[in-house]
Amino acid sequence: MATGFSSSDNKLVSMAERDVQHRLGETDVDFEALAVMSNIFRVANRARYHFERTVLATEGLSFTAFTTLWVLWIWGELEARHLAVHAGITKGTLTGVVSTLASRELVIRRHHPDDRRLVLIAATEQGEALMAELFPRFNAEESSLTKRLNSERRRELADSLRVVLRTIESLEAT
Amino acid sequence: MATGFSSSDNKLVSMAERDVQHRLGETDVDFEALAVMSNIFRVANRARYHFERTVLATEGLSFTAFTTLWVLWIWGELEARHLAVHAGITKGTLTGVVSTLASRELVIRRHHPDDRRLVLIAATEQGEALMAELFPRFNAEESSLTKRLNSERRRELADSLRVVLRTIESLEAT
DNA sequence: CTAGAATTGTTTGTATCCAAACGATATGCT
DNA sequence: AGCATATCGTTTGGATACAAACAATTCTAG
Repeated sequence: MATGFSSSDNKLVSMAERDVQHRLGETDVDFEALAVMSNIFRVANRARYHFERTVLATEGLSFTAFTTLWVLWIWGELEARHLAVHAGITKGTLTGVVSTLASRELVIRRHHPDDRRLVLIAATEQGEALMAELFPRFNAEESSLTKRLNSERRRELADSLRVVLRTIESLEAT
Repeated sequence: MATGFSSSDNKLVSMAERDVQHRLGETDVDFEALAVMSNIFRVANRARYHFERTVLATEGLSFTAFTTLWVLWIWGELEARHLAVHAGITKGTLTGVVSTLASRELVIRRHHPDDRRLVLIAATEQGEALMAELFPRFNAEESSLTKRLNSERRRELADSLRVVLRTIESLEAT
């Protein structure tokens, strides 16, 4: 990104967060929750951008297109609605992403033989070959990004995130 | 979202991740890093969607528009380039977001008096009033989303995320 | 059977989002 | 002073992203 993101070596992050604290005062603000959520968004944005620049740029794949193809690579042929759920996007968005991938022959659509409302989507041979080459590089970057946390902290981090995820889902089940 | 997201009570998350493990094998895959990063993206997507539905929908504000207005509320008038950095978007994107906010009179643009290349952006009174009403509700939701983690785990979570953030930035400083 | 209800993927409309090109302004070197 | 360089916000073009409306297909109740 040309303008970059907010600076955040430890000192600056703390400064920014302390700034917020100073400006909002102490009253009725859950700073711990604020720090958790804002850092989740910051890391997600930065990491997505990082992956798009380092691993995905050479192939001209967007992060979402990569995720979609990755899901197909792991799960095999899927109905569009299930693919959308796994990729974390709406069915409307999926239509566009699949069209993009299909135009590059990384993916192929076909009707479900028993229910013509459904569309089945699968990675082509080219798509699978691309993922076989891309995923190791992608995972190596994931490794780099988390290398300053030891194994225990990585597991704790993933686990805490799963707890938050479960909480969100239970709130929306209402 | 109409199609929802991937199911993820603890059992299902683990099942999905175990599926991945089964399909990828053990060789040369950093599953801990994969679990960390994929859960960061999952939580960020779900949480953004949750905030847009619960807190922001009533005011018709996008998550990015909210973030931008929030930054102005905390920091006061800012140059466009700095606002973009704090909001985590490019300057080109900021132009559109600020135009949207300005059309609703939540924000106002003016030229920098000493350097006419620069644009200064500030929240209007309406914008500040909106944030004063919206932020407490937003923070209450942040609180809800993290309530299943105790104070120590929340601090650890935020801290681990800061470590990852710092790592990404150090990688890009190259 | 058959009309109404439900489900699925696509389309439409609007808002992001980024990279790259651009015009306007300011700075620096001579 | 004057011209190349740099910086800044905006514009452009293409892809994503969601909600809502839609057409096609299937299911369901009577």
